[in-house]
Amino acid sequence: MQQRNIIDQAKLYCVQQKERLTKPRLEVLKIIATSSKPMGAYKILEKLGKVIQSPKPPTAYRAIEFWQKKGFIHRIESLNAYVVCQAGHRHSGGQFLICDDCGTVIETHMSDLTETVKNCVAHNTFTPSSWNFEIHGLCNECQSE
Amino acid sequence: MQQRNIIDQAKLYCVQQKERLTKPRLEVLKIIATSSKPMGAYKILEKLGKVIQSPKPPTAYRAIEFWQKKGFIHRIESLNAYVVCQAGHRHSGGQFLICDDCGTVIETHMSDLTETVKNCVAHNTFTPSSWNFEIHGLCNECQSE
DNA sequence: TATTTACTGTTATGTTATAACACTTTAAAT
DNA sequence: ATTTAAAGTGTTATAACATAACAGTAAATA
Repeated sequence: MQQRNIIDQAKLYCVQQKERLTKPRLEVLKIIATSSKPMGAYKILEKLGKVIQSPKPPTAYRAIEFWQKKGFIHRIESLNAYVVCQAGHRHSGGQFLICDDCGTVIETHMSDLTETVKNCVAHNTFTPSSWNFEIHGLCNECQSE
Repeated sequence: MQQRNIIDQAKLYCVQQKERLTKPRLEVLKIIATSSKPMGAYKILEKLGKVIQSPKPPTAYRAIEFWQKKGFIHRIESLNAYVVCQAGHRHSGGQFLICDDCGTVIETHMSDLTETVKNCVAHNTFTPSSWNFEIHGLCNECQSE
């Protein structure tokens, strides 16, 4: 299972990097990893309330920030929501296909995108550190309905 | 002047498309067009207060939404802020270079990006309607400091 | 074991955005 | 020209998203 995998990866990562895998962190990652759709912070907080005694917003946000920095989850800016990384590796840029009908998010890999970015920033003399590419539209299933 | 231009363009557009160029709409566009940096909605609202009697959030948001839909301004998702369109034409996808130091936003044009998107969505069987590409980093000026 | 560092819990508040409804202006239909 | 419909505004209230600040706790380290 994919969800199981990411948790194991996270555990391994924390051991190796000597990061602390606290209860709020573990539970928040589980919650996000279990969802097939992007989840808002307050929805995460609500779910967190089932395993932790009346948690407050900072508890959720801190864990979210932690995993985001480590590359395990991504923030979908146009939805104010979070998804587990589907790429399975650390990366400085994310590309997402967001279905406006069913809400599913597919994390994609564009082989020539990095080159595209390089050309673009060279032309504009800009030094990129990270990027976020969100493509809205309809997924195959919703399109064919 | 660029700011002057966009206002004239907007006026022409409204006449041609039979859209109503009301005072909130005109003033909000002026405010955004005059700024060299992305501006948040409440900052826009504050500025709007200098030409309209104590405006409320919906007044600003409605005007912002109007111009955004028409392609005259863009929302920078990662900043919750708005910039005037620097492309001078209607387009379904935006690409932005965002300097994390000085805050300047450059709207770019990537000739091969559309092709990149096409390839990507073909592979994922996804039908795109719009996209937003935000690249964070350092602009030339801030880089060389 | 003492000290430092990182993390958590909690209170409070800041920031961004929208729902709902009464009223006004403009455009269109008669 | 007057009525009617549609689009826009003003206003109140509140929803939704996010963080500052500080006291207390757990873990790492010296």
